[in-house]
Amino acid sequence: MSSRRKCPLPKRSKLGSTFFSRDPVEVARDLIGATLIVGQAGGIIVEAEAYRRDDPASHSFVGQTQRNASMFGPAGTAYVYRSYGIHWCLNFVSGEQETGSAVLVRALEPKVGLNAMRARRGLDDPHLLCTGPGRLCRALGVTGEHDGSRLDEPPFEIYACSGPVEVRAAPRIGISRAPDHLWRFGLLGSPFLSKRLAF
DNA sequence: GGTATGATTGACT
DNA sequence: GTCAATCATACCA
Repeated sequence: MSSRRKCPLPKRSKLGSTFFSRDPVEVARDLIGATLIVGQAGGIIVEAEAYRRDDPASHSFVGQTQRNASMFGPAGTAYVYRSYGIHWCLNFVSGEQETGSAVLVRALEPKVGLNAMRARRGLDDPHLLCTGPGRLCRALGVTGEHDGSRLDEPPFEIYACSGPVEVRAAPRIGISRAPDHLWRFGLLGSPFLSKRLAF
């Protein structure tokens, strides 16, 4: 089940709060093919997952806490949390009106700053640099210090997809609650996905 | 207070 | 395939 999606925005259009002020499921889908830069490094988003405010799998499901506070900030905010006490994971706060929804960036095709990413990750293979939410944050230097930052201001730059892309929906990964929603989106056939897009 | 559980990764059998 | 790392949060007593 894949669908072709044309770029809805002008080439190299910078994405800000207007883009993120929509249903996180739509935002996640439309982020596939977009470019994410953090500082001097970045690439093309090839995998993302949506988490809604009232979604049992979402950190926001239990209401606002110290950890998830930035999820309840304005759309276009970064939500960075620690996963398994070890890794950082980067989310884009989204949602039309209600707060508490976000999109988890799961994988990138590295495009710029390859050497900086290699140095941070301690390996060479571009296929392993950013394929996974924890790896991606390590490669880009994203940490808890970025939690609550605006996504349309440095060090973040996010640009719209510059051409048509083939996007596939699949179940989310690594969750135990609400596992059936097809809220994981990936670039069909990309070798930079964290997991294959099978059902 | 204690204990179980992760939106993961890398090392190992 | 299995499993440990490592810690904030949730939940129970």
